[in-house]
Amino acid sequence: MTTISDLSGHVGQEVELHGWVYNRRSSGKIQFLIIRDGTGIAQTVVSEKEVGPAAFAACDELTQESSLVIRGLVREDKRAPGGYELTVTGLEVVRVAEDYPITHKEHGVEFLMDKRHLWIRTPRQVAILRIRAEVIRAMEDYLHEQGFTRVDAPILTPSACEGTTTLFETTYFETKAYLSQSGQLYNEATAAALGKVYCYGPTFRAEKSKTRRHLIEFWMLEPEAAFFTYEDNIRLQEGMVSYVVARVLERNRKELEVIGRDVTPLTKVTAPFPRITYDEALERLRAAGRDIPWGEDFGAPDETIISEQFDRPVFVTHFPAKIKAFYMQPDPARQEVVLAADLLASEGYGEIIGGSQRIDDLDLLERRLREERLPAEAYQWYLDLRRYGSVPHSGFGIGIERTVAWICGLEHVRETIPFARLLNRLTP
RNA sequence: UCCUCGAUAGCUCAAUGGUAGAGCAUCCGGCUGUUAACCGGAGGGUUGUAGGUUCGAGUCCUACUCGAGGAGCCA
Repeated sequence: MTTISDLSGHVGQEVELHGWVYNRRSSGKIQFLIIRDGTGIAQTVVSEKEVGPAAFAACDELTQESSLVIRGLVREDKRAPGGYELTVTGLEVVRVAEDYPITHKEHGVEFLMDKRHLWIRTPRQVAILRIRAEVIRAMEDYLHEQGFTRVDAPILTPSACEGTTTLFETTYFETKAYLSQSGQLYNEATAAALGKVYCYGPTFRAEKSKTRRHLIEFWMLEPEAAFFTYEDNIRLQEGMVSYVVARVLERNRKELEVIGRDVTPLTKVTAPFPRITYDEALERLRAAGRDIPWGEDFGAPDETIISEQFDRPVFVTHFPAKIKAFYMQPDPARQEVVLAADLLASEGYGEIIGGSQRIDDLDLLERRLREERLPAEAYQWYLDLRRYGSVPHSGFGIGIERTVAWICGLEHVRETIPFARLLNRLTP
């Protein structure tokens, strides 16, 4: 069995493809079956004198998405989409498909999302999911090269990690449990055990967010390293993001082309990335006509304004402590801001990374917990990490779907995950 | 939760308050190089739901349901 992606290496040879009918064009005594097999799309040419009347008639019954095994001679032909085609010598129909709902015309988003289990068969969706897979692999490869070990965090947790966002509640025998919204606190424990770690898994936020950047269930990769400073952390982030973009440019040219992504902005994504402080960001926003008082977080439109001023991702650093998580380390030179940085993707895509150095002092951490009115009992194990050999450490979380949407140049994150969980959408 | 927009054939969309239609898909027929093939024909509708205005409502009004985009929150 040969794959369509390998056809160019089999010119002049007889091959067998296993796949589905993507489209069929008939001209009476000659038929063009467009086959897809997950690796690509190829045109095949069926003529009655070549395959015999029975097979030719069977071909006539083929509907869109019917499955089949097809054999033929590979030829180079510029009339064929893709440049190669198959002169069919024989075929076996596996199953004739029922009337397929997704045609080769336009469809609305609601309909396509209802048929997501079928929509993912289309070349564009296949390309996006392949890039998603490469993005994840590239991230892991980069981290392994840097000496990181994957140590996953639990999904079922006894309480909130940060106490802010809404959690999904579930039952855990006689008690309650919550779906994880971040593996970070656990990462801090495993970083103290293994040094450099990261976790990768799904994250759940029960928020009524309804924008192109939000999913209820999304995937996040979270590195954390002991003896890692704020500066080390930023270096790791820009190193990883630029590596990932380079890998996709290197290995997924075909997919980027299918999506219709203009790759020139991506070629500019090289480290180091520019950095601006929160204060500088406010100045830039003021110049753009948005007056935000110091101490207030900026919103999505503000992120867009800032990221559009740079040709590569930009770090916004030194946020006011009160708008950030309790565990973030205050800047020794300026206690009211924290050693944290958000990475805003270019082309107006907004935040893809949030990271910081973590508080390593027990007293300070306890005070911050009280200030945020978080239940101390739930954090005793976390405080232990400061009792037993506490060290400076840092980490960050990168949202996979937002990163993929940015790299692919997509309007909405719902296309970057096989089955999106959105507000009002749990199926398919 | 709030703001804006929308819902008509399986799908994408038309239809001045006056007979609900087209393209695609499906079915039937034609065509030996098609490129979202093309040509001819056929079937396909409780116009999201419930009220109201009117001689008459897909169209106007009210409520609700569902969806899309955005805000807040965040990755």
